[in-house]
Amino acid sequence: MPPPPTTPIGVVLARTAKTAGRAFDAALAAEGGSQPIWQILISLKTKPVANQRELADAVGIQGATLTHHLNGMETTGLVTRRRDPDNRRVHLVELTEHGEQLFHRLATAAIAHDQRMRTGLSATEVAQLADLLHRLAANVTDDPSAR
Amino acid sequence: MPPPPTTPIGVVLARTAKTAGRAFDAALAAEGGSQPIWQILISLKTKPVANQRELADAVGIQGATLTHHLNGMETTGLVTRRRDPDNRRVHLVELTEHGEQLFHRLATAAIAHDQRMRTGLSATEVAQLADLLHRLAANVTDDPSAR
DNA sequence: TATTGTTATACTCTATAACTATA
DNA sequence: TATAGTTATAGAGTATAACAATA
Repeated sequence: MPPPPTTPIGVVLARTAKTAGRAFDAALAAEGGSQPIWQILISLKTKPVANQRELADAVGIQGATLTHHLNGMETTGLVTRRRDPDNRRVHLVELTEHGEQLFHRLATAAIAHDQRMRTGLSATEVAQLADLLHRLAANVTDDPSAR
Repeated sequence: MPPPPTTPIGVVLARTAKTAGRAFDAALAAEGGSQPIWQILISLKTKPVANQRELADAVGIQGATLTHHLNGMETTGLVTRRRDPDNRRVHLVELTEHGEQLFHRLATAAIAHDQRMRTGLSATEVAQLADLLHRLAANVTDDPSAR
């Protein structure tokens, strides 16, 4: 069984994601954020979520994991949680002013990071890359909606 | 500041890597492995490393983190460590027969995972994807050799 | 003094299971 | 009973700082 002639695409993907992810971590940390916090903020800002379950799904983590992050975010004043009067089982999560500010700082950092990563790539190439990544993800996902 | 019209490539990359990484984790775990163990095994098999420092660099982790993994791998009989007689500061890491066997099982799983991910992609597209990912990584790396 | 590696400790992210509150 | 969320606990991976052994 000879080794494959080229590096497996999974290895290239994992390596790139590790490198890019660490650079992104550093950029977010410099603003006082992290990847899960960024994902939660962006979900709260861009998608209407009815409850924490939906928010957890949007971020791709378990409910208890989301609670863990929200606890920290509430402690640091990024979000508030209050009961939905219409269904007191539901906790409505809302961004505070501080949360809004962090969102904007992280968005700026994320845009800068993205531009840095795209350096030397044409718009066509970026679109190709996104398409290829989508198809890759689809191949390893059972649920076609989880993308 | 309007939101970007398309999903930032960093988000697509992170999402794909998370999805693909979890699927890969599951495939490796089914054989009794993990991503760091796989990276260490593949480094030991394919690259000559003079010492643990080089091995840690090849895997992309700190020396103490490598020690942590090697401790576990030695406990489970995957590797042995012995002093280099020529320089007794250096610990020579070697695969045991059990380590060799795990390497082959994980290699088989990794190849199957890669084929699954590549489903529907031509060889040309995979090569394009690898090239684009390389360029992306290069853009967020200070050290051009860290690729 | 410098290098190699280990130990001690701790942090982040994640998860499962058991629990509370509400419906 | 079912649903929404929390708490308790744990495990994996990673890191830094302090240390021991060797050169």
